[in-house]
Amino acid sequence: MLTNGVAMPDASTPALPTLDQPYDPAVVEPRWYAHWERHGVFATSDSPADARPTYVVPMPPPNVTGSLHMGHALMVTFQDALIRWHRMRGYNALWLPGVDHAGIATQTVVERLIAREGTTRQALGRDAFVDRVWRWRRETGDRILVQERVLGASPDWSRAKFTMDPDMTRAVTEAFVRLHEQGLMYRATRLINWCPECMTALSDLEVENEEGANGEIFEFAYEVEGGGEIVVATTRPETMLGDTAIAVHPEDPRYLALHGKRVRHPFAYRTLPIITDAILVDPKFGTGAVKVTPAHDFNDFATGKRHGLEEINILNLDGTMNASAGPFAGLDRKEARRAVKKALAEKGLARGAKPHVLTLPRCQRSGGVVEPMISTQWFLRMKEMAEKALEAVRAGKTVIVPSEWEKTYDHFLENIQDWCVSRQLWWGHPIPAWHDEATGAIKVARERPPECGAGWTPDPDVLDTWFSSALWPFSTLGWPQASPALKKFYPATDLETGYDILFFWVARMMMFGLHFTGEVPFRRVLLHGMVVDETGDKMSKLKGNVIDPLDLVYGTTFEDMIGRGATGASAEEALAKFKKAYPSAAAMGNGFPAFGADAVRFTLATYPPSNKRIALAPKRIEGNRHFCNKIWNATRLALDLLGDFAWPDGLAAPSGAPAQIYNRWIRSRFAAACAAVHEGFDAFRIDESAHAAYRFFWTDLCDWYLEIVKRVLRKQADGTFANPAVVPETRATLAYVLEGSLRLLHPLMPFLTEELWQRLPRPASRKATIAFGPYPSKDEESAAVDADAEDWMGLLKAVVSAVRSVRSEYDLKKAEVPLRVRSASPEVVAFLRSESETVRTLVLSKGEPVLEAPGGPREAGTTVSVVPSARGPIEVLVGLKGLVSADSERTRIERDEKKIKKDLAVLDKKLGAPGFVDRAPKEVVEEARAQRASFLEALGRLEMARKLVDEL
RNA sequence: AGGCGCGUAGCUCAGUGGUAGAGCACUACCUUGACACGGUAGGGGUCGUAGGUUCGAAACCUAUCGCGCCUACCA
Repeated sequence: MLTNGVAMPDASTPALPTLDQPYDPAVVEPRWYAHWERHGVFATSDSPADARPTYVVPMPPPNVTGSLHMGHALMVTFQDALIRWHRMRGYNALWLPGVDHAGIATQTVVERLIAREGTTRQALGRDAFVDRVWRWRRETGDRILVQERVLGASPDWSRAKFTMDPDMTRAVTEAFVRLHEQGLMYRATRLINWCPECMTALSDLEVENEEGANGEIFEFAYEVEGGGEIVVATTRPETMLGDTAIAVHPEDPRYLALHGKRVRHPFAYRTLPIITDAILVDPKFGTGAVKVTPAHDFNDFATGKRHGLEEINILNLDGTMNASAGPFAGLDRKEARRAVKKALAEKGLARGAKPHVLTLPRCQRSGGVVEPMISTQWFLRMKEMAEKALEAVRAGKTVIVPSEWEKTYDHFLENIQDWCVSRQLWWGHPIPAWHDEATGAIKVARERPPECGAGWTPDPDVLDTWFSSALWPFSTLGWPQASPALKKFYPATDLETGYDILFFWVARMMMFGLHFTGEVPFRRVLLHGMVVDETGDKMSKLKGNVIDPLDLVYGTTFEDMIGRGATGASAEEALAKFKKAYPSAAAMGNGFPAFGADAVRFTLATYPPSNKRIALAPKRIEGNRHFCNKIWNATRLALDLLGDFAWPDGLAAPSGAPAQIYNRWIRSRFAAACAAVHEGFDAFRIDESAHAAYRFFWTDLCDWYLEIVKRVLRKQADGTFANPAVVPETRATLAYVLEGSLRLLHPLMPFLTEELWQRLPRPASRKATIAFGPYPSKDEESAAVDADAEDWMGLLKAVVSAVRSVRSEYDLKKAEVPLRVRSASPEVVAFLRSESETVRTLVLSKGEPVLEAPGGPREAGTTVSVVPSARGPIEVLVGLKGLVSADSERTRIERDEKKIKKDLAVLDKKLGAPGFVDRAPKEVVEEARAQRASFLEALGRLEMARKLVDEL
């Protein structure tokens, strides 16, 4: 059934479902991606002749080693929504995808791989190893891009880049050389962060501080030459092997006598000066005496520079002690610590230890403890670039959303240190420098300079991965060439990403963009939060609370899910951990059903993007899966009701405004929903868009409108319409609003909306896919805003609800009841009379409701409810002969009275409050008075009704 | 130590000056020809605490408690 006009995806996709079957994302979702690609949905044009406005979002390139996680799903949800929204509105919308080469991570992965093959990076040699990495990348490296398609991501794949592509490398080389020519890139020997496990330097940002680590503070004594001792404290006793001074505060009276003296190093044949330094030493802390290790501590390094101290490096690059450690050489850091403490104790110099909570610097990648180490590296001077990046945001050239992040951005850039950009890795962009082995001379150039002969060797290091990422918004478009794409798509419009890489990526793109192109790289920065588990904890393998988005899309049993990640820990324990992290999932049974990408996306879209923590609640996905089902079924119903409706040629909307109140009303509601959805997208409040669309579809369209038009559009037993005159406008309205709703929802749930849209009657001007839009226009729809219709429908709904309350109260099940509605307003009477069929259907009344003025006699066995309204109270009388007792009716009326009295009390308090009438705005006072009058009137009616109860 | 954020219904979260909202969960009734992945009607909150501003505060200000993240420091 109903397959006419449905575009057929290619033969490899599952068979066309009929709408007779229940909604099943597993059938619907695989059908449309190829269709979109075939119709060039994702394609963008950089032709100067293309007059469309551009909208550009550079996609944060996921790590080549990664696989899809919830963060990616979130990113895809937001960015795809923005891209599709713009595309449907006629923008030349470029979402530029790519993959990052992830230096350390990738090198580690491939090293582990070849370790299983029985070899090592060193055994293979550099060229062979790099070849091996490329091979690995070809085999597995684009996995994540394939997974993004499952979510319906619609980037322009034809422009996809890998950060190690030759053109990316050219851009990196060009950038490096220019920075060097400008004197910003320099080589220096200083204290840097070194990861002994990765065997490379790190930038400050790549060091994560683990707070609250339990350590101890160990005190020991240095013997002072000429007698006495000075006690120092340390959390790292082994570094004493590199001590080259003891510092005290110049004004500390305890140590005045020691100024200028020297102490003996217990293990090395050297003596250390006692120096005075007011910067390093806080006399109130500890013993007031500080050991100084310039080669292994940032503060001590600075102190060493101030006092011209010797810098003794005691560590090898792999973290073991070197020859300077004397008897401790060869031990690793932990062993050395134990050995030094023991040796100090043996010499009688240990002075005790106490527990101490400290912050441990750890390598972001390996988790190993980072060592400050003196090393020669390439550095990039940041100060000037940072100032420009700060200025650009201050001047509003780039807007950060949400704006709270501006302070963080400012603070980072105001305190920025020079960037150590070289890494001692093999996988990455080579540093374009050559060294003369003989003289130590260095040349930086785009290509190996011809004058660099046999004695010159290329720089062995590669660049920090983030260096190439910082060029991303323009290197991907052809920079340094002035390519058409660069002209067309730079600067980008929105850069959307997680706040966690504001420093790593966003700030650096700002700096490089401004530096190399003279323009900001993007107009807005949209920052979203982190997906965490339902209890608010970060997702991590350790905690066992990681959810793979594909498990949500395809469904899985908990056993399968945990089995895959199990690393020896008992599966039972892992399951318990998981259920603790997701209480709502624990209640769902044995696993996740296949929610489908649409439901997962829609759910992620309902969280405010700017929430720092986005607590994933599987139950919410289930709820949105139900929403998908609702859309499916509503469309089925609508297709049935629309019959053979077709849009006349050239017509894309109903001609003329509808006359029926419900048609006017739903058009008005749709216009309001459109406005809200647009506003949400505009302000990066995608959650507001999603909620507005949800509420409109479910509440307005399904609960009220469809229930109303069922009666209008369904033929009676005799095969005719009850009121043929209203059928054409009602069908046109239904067709228009439903088709529009699907377009409205498409950026949030692309698959389902496409599947259903393909089956709906639609104007001839629509193209082969919903993805081409057009998107419902806020401005055009605004013509349908109809306060009058909303007002009257509000009244009708209130009357209906009142009757339904009575029905429910008296447990009427499906019995039809006589209905009488009384209002002193002839308008109200006339309106409800004209809609009496609608009311009858919605409340299941027996025969037509009787509409009349108040004051008439009451039949015995009738309940009375009073609906307060701006047009005076409306009495709703429901005939319940035999079912209603005086007591129950009295209780019911008294409860209604109580409710109104409560509201009245609030109003009275407000109106009686000193100053309210004088100082509050006139409208507010008027409204309160009108409401009060209406409540009083309603109360009067209820009181009369109560008095009549005994006549029942 | 500083910065930022959060604390609203059992749960996950909206709401930024005019009588507290949604989804899920809960209660009752309904298998009615779109949907029980549904419908209808309900119950449930002194909006962390204490002050203040205001005619009026969940919202603005101050303080305070709890939680989280980030930056810096930690001999």
